[in-house]
Order: sequence, then structure tokens, then C-alpha cells
Amino acid sequence: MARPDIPTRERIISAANALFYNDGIRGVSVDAVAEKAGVTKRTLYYHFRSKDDLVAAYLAGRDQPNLALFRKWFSEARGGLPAKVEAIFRNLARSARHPKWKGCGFLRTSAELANLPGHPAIRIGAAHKKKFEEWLRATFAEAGIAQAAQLSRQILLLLDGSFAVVLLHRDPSYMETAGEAASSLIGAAMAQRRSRR
Amino acid sequence: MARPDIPTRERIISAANALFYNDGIRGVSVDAVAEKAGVTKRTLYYHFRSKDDLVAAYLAGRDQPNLALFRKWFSEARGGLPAKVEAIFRNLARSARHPKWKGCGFLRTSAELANLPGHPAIRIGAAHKKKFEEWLRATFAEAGIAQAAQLSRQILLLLDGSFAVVLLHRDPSYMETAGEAASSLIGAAMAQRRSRR
DNA sequence: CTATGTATACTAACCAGTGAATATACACAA
DNA sequence: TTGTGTATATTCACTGGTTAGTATACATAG
Repeated sequence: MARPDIPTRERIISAANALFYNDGIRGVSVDAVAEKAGVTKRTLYYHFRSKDDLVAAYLAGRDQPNLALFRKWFSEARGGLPAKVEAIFRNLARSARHPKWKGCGFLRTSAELANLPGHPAIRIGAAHKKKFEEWLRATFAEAGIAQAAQLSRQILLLLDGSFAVVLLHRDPSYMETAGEAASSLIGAAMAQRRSRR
Repeated sequence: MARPDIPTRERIISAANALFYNDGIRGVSVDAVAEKAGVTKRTLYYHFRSKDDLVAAYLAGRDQPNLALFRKWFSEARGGLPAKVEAIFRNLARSARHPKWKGCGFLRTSAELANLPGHPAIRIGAAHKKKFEEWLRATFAEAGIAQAAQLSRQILLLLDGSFAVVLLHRDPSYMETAGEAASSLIGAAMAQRRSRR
């Protein structure tokens, strides 16, 4: 039964995504992932070397879709640069109101596996956040902002802070507060550029 | 052997603190905590109803010392309000350079137990962050800042964002970036107040 | 007939929580 | 002073369930 309609490996990753995101890494057994995917555990271990390998694949599968969503929210928003970045936070707040929302899978995994610094999943999470930061930086640089690198880091800090705080308090309004702070910082950076001319 | 020099309960909490902070909640067994505390597991279960109860006690024990440290860093710093808040971030960056540093125990626990919303440990974590936010708000309000509540939330977001990001990238310089953003936001809020006179 | 993929059945360790017994401190009565 | 009951504190040994990972065999495609 090689090469079924939806490849076995994809089905396993999809099951892992649902379970790991919802219940955390150590809260989900390999057996549970295999059962959800409709395969035996032995089949899962044919496609993945270990649970750690499966966890890495789970996060790798979230990398591009996540970044694409942020870019979509940004590009579809109207207004200037501050408003477009603020739109990301507003859309995130909307997502966070869904009952199944459980914060950022990358951050939660890195928090859970903090005692395993070289873990492949943590590397993937770090690379993901670096990509987002770099996209922000390039966007700011194109807009002629001098301190684009510093500003992109500040926005990233607000974004990841809002993931953590909203998860703790279950109050998405913090994301709107973060968006306003982001907008304010971007506005200040743009004003500084203008005044230097 | 009732009432030894250091009460058994305290020794258990101390052992739980070291292990849970380092390895996470589900990464540490009750047996491991008991062994580190030098008691049998049955003794541990005499003092704590369940592992969840022990986890809550672990976080409750970090509440006051953590807040006291932030207040100390703030009050010992020289300069104006922006500089004093920024000092918290700088001191945090210094802490984060120690190899045993593993982020914020409250946030990491809430991330790990995100699928158990009413968990007592999460309630304690939420209360801890609310206390910090309220202390900031009162400090800003005393300084005559109009939007003290909003500003304190923004600083909290930067603080918790830096916990998450520094844990992921293992790069404490993000904390200094967060401190600069905090300083900038506070400075802007103070200027707004001044211009309104 | 060989490489790819899947299943059954297993191992050895680990885990949260418990039953039953024991030891100690202290209040109070004789 | 001595005995005795009771609440507090601790230990040993155990249970039932779960866990990551594997040895072996079977199936299918090209």
C-alpha cells in the first residue's frame, strides 16, 4: 500500500500537529499520534526516527503557513506602515478568541523543552522567529526607516509577549494593546527619519 | 520526628523549585522531587494532595521573591522613570546570561499546561503577572502619566516577550532591546502629559 | 526478488497515587 | 512521675496504567 492518496507521512504530521499543539509535547504519546493518524506505532517509527524527530516535523510544518498568514494580514490591511503592522495584532486577537487557540506552537515547544537546548524542534522554532524578524526588518528598511533592525526586534518582542500573556490570562485584548505599542514605536521611528531630512 | 530544623514541606518545595524550573512540569516525576528533598514519595503525598498541588506550591513560592527583585532593581536604579524601568530589563539580561537560566517559570508552566485552563498553577501565574502589572500601573500613575494602565500593559508585554524570545534564541541582547522600547514608550507617554499642560 | 511500507506483539522502564504499618510529640489523667 | 490516647509525620512496598522504542513477520509494487 505504498503511496496512498494522502501520503502516510503527511497524515502522521497532521495528527501530530493537532495533538502536540493542543496538549503539548510531553502530554501526547507516540501511540496517541499513531492512533489519530490511523496507523500503527511501528509505521510511525518507519517514517520518523524518534519522537523528537516527529516533534521537529510538526513545527517544520507550521513554519511557512504561519509566515504566509502574517504577510497576508499585513498586505491586505489598509493604511500606513503602523496600521498595517497593527492589523497583524488585531487579526491575531481575533484568532485568539477561538476556543482551540493555545498560543504560539513554536514558543510553547521551546518553553516545554527548555532543558534540551540543542533539540531540533527548538532550532526550527528559532529559525521561524528569525524569518519573521527578518521579513519585518526588510519591510521597515524598504520604507526608509533607519533603525529597521532594532525596530523589527521590538515588534517581535511585542508579538511574542502577546502570545505569552494572552495564553496566561486568556484575554485577547492584550494583543490589541501590543498592536498599539507597535504602531506607536513604528510611528516614532518614521518621525525620526522625517525629521533628519 | 515532627518539626525538624527546616520543615519537610519547605524542603520539598525547594526541591520542586529546582527541578520543575529546570526540566518543566511533565519532565519531572514526583519520585524525583521526593528523592531530591530526601523524603519518600509517601511523605510528599502527606504534605501535598497531588502533583498539581505541588506544582501550584512551586509557583506560589516564586511569587513574592520575584516581585521583590523587580522592585529592588527599579528602586536602586538611578535616573528618571524610563531609566529605572530600563534597569529592570538590563538586570534581567544579566540574569539570563547565567547557564542555569531558563526563562520565566510562570510563563513556561502556563505554556506547558495550556490545555488545562483552570489549573491552580496557571491561576497563580496569572495572579503574579497581574501584581506586576498593577505595581507598574501605580508607579506610572504616581508619576502623573495619564495612560498608566495602558502603558503598564505595554511594558508587561515587552517583558514577557523578552522572556520568551531570549529563551528561544538564547540571546539576552533582546532584553536590552525590550528595555529600550520600554524606555521609549514611557518617554513618549511622559512627553504627552507635559504637552497637555 | 528487492525495496518500500505496514501490522502484531512485545520489552523494560517509568509514573502518579495508595494501603498498611510505624514512629514521635504532647495533652491529660492517675 | 508514669501511663495512655490522639494527632502529626514518616516509611516500605505495592498497583495499575503508560511510555518510547523494537523484533519479527507480512504485504505490495516495480
